[in-house]
Amino acid sequence: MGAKTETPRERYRVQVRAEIKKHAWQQIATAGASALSVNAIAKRMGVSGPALYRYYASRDELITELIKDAYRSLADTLRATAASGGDVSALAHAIRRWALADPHRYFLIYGTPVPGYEAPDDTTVISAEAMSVLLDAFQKAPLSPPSGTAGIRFAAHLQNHRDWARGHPAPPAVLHRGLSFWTRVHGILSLELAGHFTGMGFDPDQYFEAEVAALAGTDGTNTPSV
Amino acid sequence: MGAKTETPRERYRVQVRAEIKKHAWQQIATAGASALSVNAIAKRMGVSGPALYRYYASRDELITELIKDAYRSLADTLRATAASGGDVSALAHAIRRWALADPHRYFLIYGTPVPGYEAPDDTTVISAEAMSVLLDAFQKAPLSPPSGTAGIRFAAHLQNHRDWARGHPAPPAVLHRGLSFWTRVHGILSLELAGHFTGMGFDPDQYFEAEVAALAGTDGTNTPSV
DNA sequence: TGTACATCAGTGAACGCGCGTTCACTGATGTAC
DNA sequence: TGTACATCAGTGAACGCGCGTTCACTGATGTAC
Repeated sequence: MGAKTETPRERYRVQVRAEIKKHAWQQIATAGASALSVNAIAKRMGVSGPALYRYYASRDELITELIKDAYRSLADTLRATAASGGDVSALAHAIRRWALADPHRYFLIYGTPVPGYEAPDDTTVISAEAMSVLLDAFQKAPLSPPSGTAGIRFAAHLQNHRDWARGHPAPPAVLHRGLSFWTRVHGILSLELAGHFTGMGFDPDQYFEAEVAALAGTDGTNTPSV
Repeated sequence: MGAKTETPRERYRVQVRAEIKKHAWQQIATAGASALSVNAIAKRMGVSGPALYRYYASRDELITELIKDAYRSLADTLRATAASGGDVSALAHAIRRWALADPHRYFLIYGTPVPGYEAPDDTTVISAEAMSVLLDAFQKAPLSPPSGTAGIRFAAHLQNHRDWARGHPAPPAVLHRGLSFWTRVHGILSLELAGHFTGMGFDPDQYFEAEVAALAGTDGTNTPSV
């Protein structure tokens, strides 16, 4: 599918849309998503404000496109890491590197919801791609089954509530691990990127390392807690 | 300290400042902190916009006050829970209840930083109060020492980098547990409150329960991972 | 190859809105004698 | 208790700003014969 023969005008449109996004990202990286302004982007491009409405119907449509790109970028990063033999621990560090490279991009998708903006359904599909890579990695890792009544109960629950895995064949224990990995990594990153670690005194790198070792089962114990 | 004899005017000022904050919270609960508007608050109070400048020098000063209140509210909640015999697990649930009660209040302090706003130093002092309650609780809980090279290394690191504990006498293993508890709980809450669990299919309550059991060491294993 | 027409990118003016904040002023409240 | 004065809460107008978005229009680019 897609355009068979691209006309010059079509090519130009694609190009300008990309340039708009480029400036949008620069703006987001500077002041965050809430500061994203159509007029400001136009000014930076040396063009009048209304001109951009030829390329994006509204500010919301532009934001939606940026959100999708962010999800895709993260999924691509994880896929590349996995493709080159990276294990769960490597994926964790890939996520962190991706987040630190552009904190506002991270916040755009995992931070406080942008007020008044409602994400369309297909963004959740894209966001699930990253999870899929993660589940693959956990399926390869040697893991002990969940222990404790709450852990066993939740694993049973996951058996029948695995919509988010989108058909991934992983057993409940792996789903649980993947989910836990996800929330734990986000816990660290959301606090770190929001600046809550500055002034606390410890080294975020070392803390992340220790947490990842524990949740990836690479800390020598071989019995990571789920 | 404080006013020895409060004049009627002083009492009135205190009262109006409180009313302003009340309306500010209502506004935040509705549309988030970035939508907080001095003029909108004034309108709701049936008063002109500039009138509020008698009570708060600027919008930023008002936000600062709200942030401090939020930190204090959370610390109070935790203190109350601990005072009535609540263990680590109870504290986790208390935090979650506090967060769910007003998600935007949670995001105000733990979400994406408000662009252009710089928190004054004393907010970090207040934010450390909650951590202190947590460390107390962990010190009472039976816990295995950290395992794995990364865990041991980080524990050693904490020995010399414990500014954030503000003089709390807890040993490094407890500090590590407290920090880990903190980031893990925030990982779940930040994703849950931002709506990333909706549509995933599983029950957030059960997941939280399972995670807390694992990190509190109440899942029967008695060897929670650090 | 040249002309007539359709397409469409970009412009400038405008709409209506809300924001934080300042300023000179009015009028009510409290204070001092 | 009554009067003169100081304090200060609140007003309305104004400043300067930026926002998303619409609209009628110009002028360049591409298309069809």
